[in-house]
Amino acid sequence: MSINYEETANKIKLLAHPERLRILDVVRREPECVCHLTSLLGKLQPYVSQQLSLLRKAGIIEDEKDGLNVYYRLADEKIAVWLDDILGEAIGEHSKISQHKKLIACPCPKCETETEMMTESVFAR
Amino acid sequence: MSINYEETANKIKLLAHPERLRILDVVRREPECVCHLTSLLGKLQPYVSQQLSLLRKAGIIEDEKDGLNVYYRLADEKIAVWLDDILGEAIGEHSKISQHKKLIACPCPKCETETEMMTESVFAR
DNA sequence: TGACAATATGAATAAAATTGAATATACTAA
DNA sequence: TTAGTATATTCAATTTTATTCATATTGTCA
Repeated sequence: MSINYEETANKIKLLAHPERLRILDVVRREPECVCHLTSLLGKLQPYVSQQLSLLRKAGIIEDEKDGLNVYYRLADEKIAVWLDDILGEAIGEHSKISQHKKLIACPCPKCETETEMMTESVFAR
Repeated sequence: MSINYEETANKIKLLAHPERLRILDVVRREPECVCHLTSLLGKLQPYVSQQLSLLRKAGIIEDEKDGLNVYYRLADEKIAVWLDDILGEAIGEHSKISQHKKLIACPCPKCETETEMMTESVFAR
């Protein structure tokens, strides 16, 4: 039962990146599509897809296709606990996320639905 | 209370390294001197000092000088918890450590003393 | 089918981390 | 003081990682 430091370090390495951390901080709350994450991060779409690809290949996140959109979520509960340790508990911050959803310009169906439900006055489209 | 992803990533980055992880896995159990860590890692002393320097400057470990020797330990309990999450609990593996101590060729006073009798740590107060 | 929209991949370059080697510093003892 | 031992620092070469951009793929709908 000895520790493989090499392997452990490689796993952590993927989390040691600001944009990837931010992606994980979002998708640990609920699955989000690429266009949504792109808007949130303020980066170009290919860049975001690359980070997602790294996380996906490492088994940290999973993707689920829905038509044109691809939604990403955490691959398992162990990673959620990991993120809780690193970023703090994710519970109780959903309102903050919802606010984000209103602010960003994301054309995905999920966002449109949520925007209709939650925002009436401030941001008309 | 929003998260600084940049800062968080930089902290994690230091842990995402096999030799540094190994150093931390040793010193989280009890303080060890540089010559001891050098023997354990099987690397050159300047290399080990470099890694220690990085960890020290980031506030992850602390040093305490005792004559010629410099002993390193974790800087605070929060980091110990962090390492427990990453490497597993450190409890109950002291015998393994002691064994290591006999096997490696470390000339520091602490090692010499410990092979004779299990004495208290340098940091004991 | 063709056009379009969302996402993915690959290649080139820029930036940063890793490492080894030479050398410097600090402490002790004679 | 000088010699010897433990540790630290600096620098340059190499390797790895980050980032951008152009382009490819995939799914939808008229």
